[in-house]
Amino acid sequence: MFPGPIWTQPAPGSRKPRFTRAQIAGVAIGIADREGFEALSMRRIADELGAGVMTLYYYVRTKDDLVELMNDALMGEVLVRASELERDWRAALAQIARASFRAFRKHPWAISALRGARFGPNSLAHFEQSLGALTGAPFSIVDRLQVLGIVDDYVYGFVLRAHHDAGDVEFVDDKPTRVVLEFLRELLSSGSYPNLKAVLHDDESGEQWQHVRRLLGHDSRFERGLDALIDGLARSFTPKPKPKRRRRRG
Amino acid sequence: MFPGPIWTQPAPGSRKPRFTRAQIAGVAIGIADREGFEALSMRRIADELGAGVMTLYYYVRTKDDLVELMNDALMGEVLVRASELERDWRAALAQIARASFRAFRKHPWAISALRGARFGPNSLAHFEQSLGALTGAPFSIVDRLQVLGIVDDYVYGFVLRAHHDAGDVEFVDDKPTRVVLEFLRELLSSGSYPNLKAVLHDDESGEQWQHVRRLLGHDSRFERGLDALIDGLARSFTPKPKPKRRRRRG
DNA sequence: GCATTAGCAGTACACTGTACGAAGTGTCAA
DNA sequence: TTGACACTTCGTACAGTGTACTGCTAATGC
Repeated sequence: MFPGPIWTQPAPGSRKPRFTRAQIAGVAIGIADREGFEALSMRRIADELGAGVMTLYYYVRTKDDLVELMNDALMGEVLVRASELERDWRAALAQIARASFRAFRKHPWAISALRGARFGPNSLAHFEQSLGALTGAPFSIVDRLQVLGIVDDYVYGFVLRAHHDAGDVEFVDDKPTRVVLEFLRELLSSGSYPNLKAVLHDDESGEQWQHVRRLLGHDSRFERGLDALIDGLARSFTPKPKPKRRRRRG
Repeated sequence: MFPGPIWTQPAPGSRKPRFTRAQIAGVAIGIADREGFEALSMRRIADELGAGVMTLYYYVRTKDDLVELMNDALMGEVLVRASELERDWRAALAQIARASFRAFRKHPWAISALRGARFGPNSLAHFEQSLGALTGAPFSIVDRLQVLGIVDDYVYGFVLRAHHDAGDVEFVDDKPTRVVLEFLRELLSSGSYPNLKAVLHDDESGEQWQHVRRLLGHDSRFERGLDALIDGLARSFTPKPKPKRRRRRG
């Protein structure tokens, strides 16, 4: 039988345990931040806490549960303080998206660790806050949910790709390695990639690639995409007064 | 010294090797499709091939390299046949996005395995094709790259989240488990989640959650988001004839 | 026919998550 | 105060992982 997510499991504490779940998740996050998600092992965490490895399993059923804890802690960082939340729903939505963006950028491990939006109190709070941001938006409930999902999709996707690309070893300072550049040149000279070739023309030193990569990783892309997305959502989800554009339902 | 990506490393073949890289990647993909990415091990692959484990390392430097091969093979599925590619750039872009969507949906492991867009011939072909789709679009080169990146971000994000949510064990048939439902009810009754509560009102049986989850996972959301996104991109990236352009929001 | 070496694979090692069970210890009833 | 007992800690062990090292076999070029 499935025991349920960690949130349904009571944390120990009838006597005085040495640690708390939050504390353990905290050092785990620290390790992941500093050394990457793949460096995060139960032994490593236990060492840092000065505890035995199996001690962790008294606080947490599995490593996945611990990751869940980490994830929810991170979701706490994406929350915008209620007092600072913009009134206008578009502005508020963008604001929340930017907060997520920043949080994920700060903790890149979350991307590899992400198990999707879950039940953590903070995950729910994020959902709650997002719903609140749409107060005053002319959407049905179903539309609200879809809009929120779509914006989150975009944010996750951006961070996912920006992060992965950033870690590539084939580049130093966004410039392709010698071997890589050579390989690319050979491939392009096959004639199968005319458009690509036109963009890069003769990229002897890899500067064009460097340019492209900088472009892809840069925050300005995030902003422009977010702008366009919210704009498009506002337009296509708002019931039109005039039936100028064919769209089923409103 | 960094040896470079697998694409720069010549495949064996001066005598007659038993296998090819493509073949190995093929069975790896099969395993991942059937049993999930975490079931994919070098031993498992070797078994399926009827070979020794270390034999694989004659074809591939590391497991990561193998995953790279798998990824690029998948990118091959993303390609739209040139003859079928729409003329209108918006339609073509949507078409490519849908192709990616389908490919990823078919091979969910790719999401966990994704290392970002890389150098594989097929990845580059996807890039090439996307650039081609924008022929006739009124964008500068830089804008083209940004637009493509943004659309890919959205697609990746959607698939990422849709897949992860789909695998949740806390749900059967999209309905929350008994324990989960109880936990949610308790959390909502705390009063900290008014908007959420309004959406779910009194969800005794979990049917509201079921509804919400179906909504979030459903392809219609993908379509609507894609529509809105491309619409917004067309609008905000196209240079306006009149200088009436007061972006910077209101 | 012989030397070379491409290709295959067994063994071994360091590392992972975690099941099991044995210790130590705070808490409460007597 | 003493006992009992459950809470809390953690050492040992095991099955699994990726892969370095090394030796073997057999195809190839002379």
